Amino acid sequence: MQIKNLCDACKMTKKAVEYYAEKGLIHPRTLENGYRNFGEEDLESLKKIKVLRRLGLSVQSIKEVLTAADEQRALRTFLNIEELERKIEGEKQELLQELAAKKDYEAVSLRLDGLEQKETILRRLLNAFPGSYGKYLCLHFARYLKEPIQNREQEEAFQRILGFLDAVQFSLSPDLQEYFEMVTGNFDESFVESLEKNMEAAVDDPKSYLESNREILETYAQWKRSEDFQNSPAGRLYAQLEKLNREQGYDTVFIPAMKILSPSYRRYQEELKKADCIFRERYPEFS
Amino acid sequence: MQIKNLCDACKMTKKAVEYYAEKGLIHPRTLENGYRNFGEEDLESLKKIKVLRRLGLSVQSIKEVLTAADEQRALRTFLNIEELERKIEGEKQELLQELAAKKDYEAVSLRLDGLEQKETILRRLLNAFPGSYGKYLCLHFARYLKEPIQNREQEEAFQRILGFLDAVQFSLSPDLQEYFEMVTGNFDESFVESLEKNMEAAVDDPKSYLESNREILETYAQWKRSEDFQNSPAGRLYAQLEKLNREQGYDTVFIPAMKILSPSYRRYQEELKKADCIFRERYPEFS
DNA sequence: TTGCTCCTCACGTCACGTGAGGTGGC
DNA sequence: TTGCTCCTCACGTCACGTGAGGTGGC
Repeated sequence: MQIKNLCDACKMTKKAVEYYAEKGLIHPRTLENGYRNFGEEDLESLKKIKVLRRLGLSVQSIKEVLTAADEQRALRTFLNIEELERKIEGEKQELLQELAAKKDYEAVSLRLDGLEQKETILRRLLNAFPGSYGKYLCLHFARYLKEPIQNREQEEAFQRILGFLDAVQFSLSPDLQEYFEMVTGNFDESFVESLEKNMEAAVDDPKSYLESNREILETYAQWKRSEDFQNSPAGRLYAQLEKLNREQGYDTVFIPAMKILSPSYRRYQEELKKADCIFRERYPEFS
Repeated sequence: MQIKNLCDACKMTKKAVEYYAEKGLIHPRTLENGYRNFGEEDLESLKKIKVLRRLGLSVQSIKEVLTAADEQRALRTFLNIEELERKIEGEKQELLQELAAKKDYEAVSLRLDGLEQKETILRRLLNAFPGSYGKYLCLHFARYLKEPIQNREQEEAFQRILGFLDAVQFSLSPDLQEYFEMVTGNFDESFVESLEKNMEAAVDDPKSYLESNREILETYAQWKRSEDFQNSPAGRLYAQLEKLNREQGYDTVFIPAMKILSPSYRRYQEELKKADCIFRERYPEFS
């Protein structure tokens, strides 16, 4: 197929097609006379490219989607990034509204500092932990990232966080990766919200949480003790995640820096620790 | 003030400052040695520019805000545009979600057609009718702009709509303009929603609407008949808007084309007309 | 003279649009 | 030969970043 026919078929300009070819999204053969010859697979690619471009993905992102082993998963990864961007834009819009109402540029500027700091961290989180796990981490940490940096110590903690996130190599064995995606794949926002609420309740008042959820916790504890668990995908995933946390500095760099950067996160961690002690007293096998 | 001091004071790079000077957002004097001399007013401008850029406004938009007679109003205008963009992006994100779930590129492509058509019309609506009136019109018409174009007739109607919106000169006398902004300035989304709901109820079942709102309608009708109304800003505004509608083709071009483009809008207009007849029977002075 | 600041080009980015100038195919 | 299609530059967009190369001020 020559370029004109192709352009008619996918409703694109020659220049756009040439651009995608140059960037390696499609692969026409070149004939002896210099003419390009496009195949059916190029047409199919272009149809997808057009939809994805109209949905706002960059050409580079589209290339990654098209060449990904699992197209769906790649799409979800970019979906997560776009979702984050949209949320940030929503907050920016609120600030613009405030500005239009009160004209206080300085107050808005301070809030923008906090917002941009949050954005950089969450963006790198998504980058470091692609897929649904990153999304979960974003939703978890977002609430503790509203305060702008106030002093040098926080600034340094912020830099350590970025350094950590740029360096992490989050890799699971392929089978566990698939299992992990399956489990976290249907995490939507409201579900994570309810998880967090649940966790909050447990942390706030661990004793009564233990009481009211005794049965389910007993069952879970029993399962975790069992050999079945150790050999199950869940058990192996748990072990690998713990290992990653220890080896890559999640526990030794990221969390301590977060506690310095965000006072509210420090409070949360302290409560968590207290709750954890009470919890371990009852279920020592969780340690 | 020389450029280095200025950059330190507003935390920008030299290049950014030079760019804004080139685009005419700030106005340094040039000394004999070729050095630029910046004043306090340039610093103030740059602080605003920085906040507005971080909030996502283009340099051109910022220039318009800074040179506008009424800064707040200019800000609100751009706020409306950004709100529209965000809503569209939200819908695009839903489509991306659908794509990630079902991978049906063709279905998504069709829905994108409808979405993009809606976007072009609403964008030009905001352009043609800046400020809160445009926002109201957007919220009003958005619901009737979901269906993609199916035939040549609709395509032509679509083009007539764009032609109309690009050509309208929406101008009120300055005092009425101010009055209009005051009245519509606090139109937020939920308020317009309730207006639309109210209107829908009236159109759906005009008789019982007339019954249950008799008192308020009587008072309103009485006021509209009075000389007070003719001379009030409200009365003069009403007259000017009607004149604009007649003279600029709102009634003769835009509305008829909308009825062709959107079947749901045609149905709405038909219901409206029926309701209007019943209404006029009771209150002939409204004609 | 040295080190610092200032200036004006000029090129790169991203995803193409819009020609210009030249060639192949029928 | 004519009209159509194809090709490859090259420049423009937007909001700057990143030098390069040259000059002013102290």
